[in-house]
Amino acid sequence: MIDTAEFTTEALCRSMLDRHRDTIVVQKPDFAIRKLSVIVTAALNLSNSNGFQAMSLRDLSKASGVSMGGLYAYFDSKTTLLKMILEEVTGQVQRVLADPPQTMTIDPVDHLKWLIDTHIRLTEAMQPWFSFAFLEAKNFPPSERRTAVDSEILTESYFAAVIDRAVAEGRFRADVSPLLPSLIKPLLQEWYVKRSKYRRRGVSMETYIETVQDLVLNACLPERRS
Amino acid sequence: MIDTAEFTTEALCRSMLDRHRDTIVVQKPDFAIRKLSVIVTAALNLSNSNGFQAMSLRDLSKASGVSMGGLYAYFDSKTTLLKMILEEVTGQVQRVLADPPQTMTIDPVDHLKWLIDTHIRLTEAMQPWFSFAFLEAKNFPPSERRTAVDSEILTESYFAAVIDRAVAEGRFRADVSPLLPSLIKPLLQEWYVKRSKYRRRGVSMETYIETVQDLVLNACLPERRS
DNA sequence: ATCCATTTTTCGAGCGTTCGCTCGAAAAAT
DNA sequence: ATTTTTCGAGCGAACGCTCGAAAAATGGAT
Repeated sequence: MIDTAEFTTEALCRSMLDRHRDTIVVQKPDFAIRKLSVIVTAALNLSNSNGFQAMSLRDLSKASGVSMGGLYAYFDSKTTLLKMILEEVTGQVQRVLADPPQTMTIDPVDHLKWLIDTHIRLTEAMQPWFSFAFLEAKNFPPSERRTAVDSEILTESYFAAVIDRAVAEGRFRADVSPLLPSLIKPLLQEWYVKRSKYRRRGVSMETYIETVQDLVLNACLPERRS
Repeated sequence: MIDTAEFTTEALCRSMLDRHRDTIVVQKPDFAIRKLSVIVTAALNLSNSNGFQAMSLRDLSKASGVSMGGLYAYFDSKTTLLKMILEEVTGQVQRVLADPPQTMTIDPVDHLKWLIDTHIRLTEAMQPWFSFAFLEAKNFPPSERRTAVDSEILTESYFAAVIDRAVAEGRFRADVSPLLPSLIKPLLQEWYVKRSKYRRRGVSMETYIETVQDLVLNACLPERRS
């Protein structure tokens, strides 16, 4: 299970700062991280409310309490701010999904369940980040849009690989639809896209995870799951 | 099966014109429909490329060949244009899904399969419209956002009702997840959201429909489908 | 058919506003 | 005294939208 302490705003902003130490003007890391956290938090709030395009830097300045000029100590253009957040999300996805615990990789069925569980828990821990990265993506500039699409393709490939392996090992039916990996992804996105709806209806993350796992495994396993 | 002739751009624009005859300045219906088609087609193209907010009316003017002033003969604000398109989509969804052929309502399983089939075929026939209405929705003004959300809730309720009926009649397992109707919706949206991806991979609409139907029914039926 | 008077439709420069972004100076830290 | 950080008024560009005039279409009267 993922460690939520790795995904606090401050921890993520520390990672962002490391990756952009050359373009960020502010020298003292402690100051920089604290201020970057305030800026990013405000940026995610505003973007997820009305869209990234609709968020003006004056809005961001007012909401974060950092002056116009002050913002430009942390990024050299609005698109760079977008890129910084987006790359942080895609980087975490790759980092987390790429190395499952060894105990989970013995059985491909366990591995598949782990992928579903971990992906949903990751998006839960970084919900505003994921909403920003993948709901806004279609309005991003071409280069950044590509980054978001590539990340989705990579995620899908993890599911495709483990399902292929389960079929090859005879754990799954041979006629599992080749579309299945593509269909799993929107089920995972549904959780963070409609997060507030499920909160309102009292659906816990654990229940959601189990439901998706059951739905997927019912389509794969030779016999019905108990 | 739905009749694609009902969903040509011209037919849809005729419906839009009827609904806004009072605010549209142009008198002759033939002129109006032809020009409205050009405007709406360009608006959907531009919006679906870069987002509705990013589409300036100067862009729309250039792409449609209608002058700035000419555009305002068909709507009195950019938001009104948004509202006109959005209401056309939600109106068609309601009109089509609300009255299934009588032969399909006898058996709730047939009805469920019909809902999946028809919804996907409808979104295929009106793909740019659906992308506009539901992918851009989160950046709409509050009132229009509500219209889009209500339409999604209505769609979901159709699925919930027929599944409940199938459970009540003993056609479905009693322990079908109450989350299922919510999970069907993203599977249907996936088709028009990632339309180009499936075209590239050579996945036909019929294959996609069957795959979703199988996935859903496998989660519902007491025994595995053949 | 041809004309003119009237209506209908089309046009695009211009209005006020807001945008992303800059930069020289003030403030704070060292 | 020197460096580091913060500030916000101001720049040119682009935005949604308006409006008076040009162009096109219309409908008798000759």
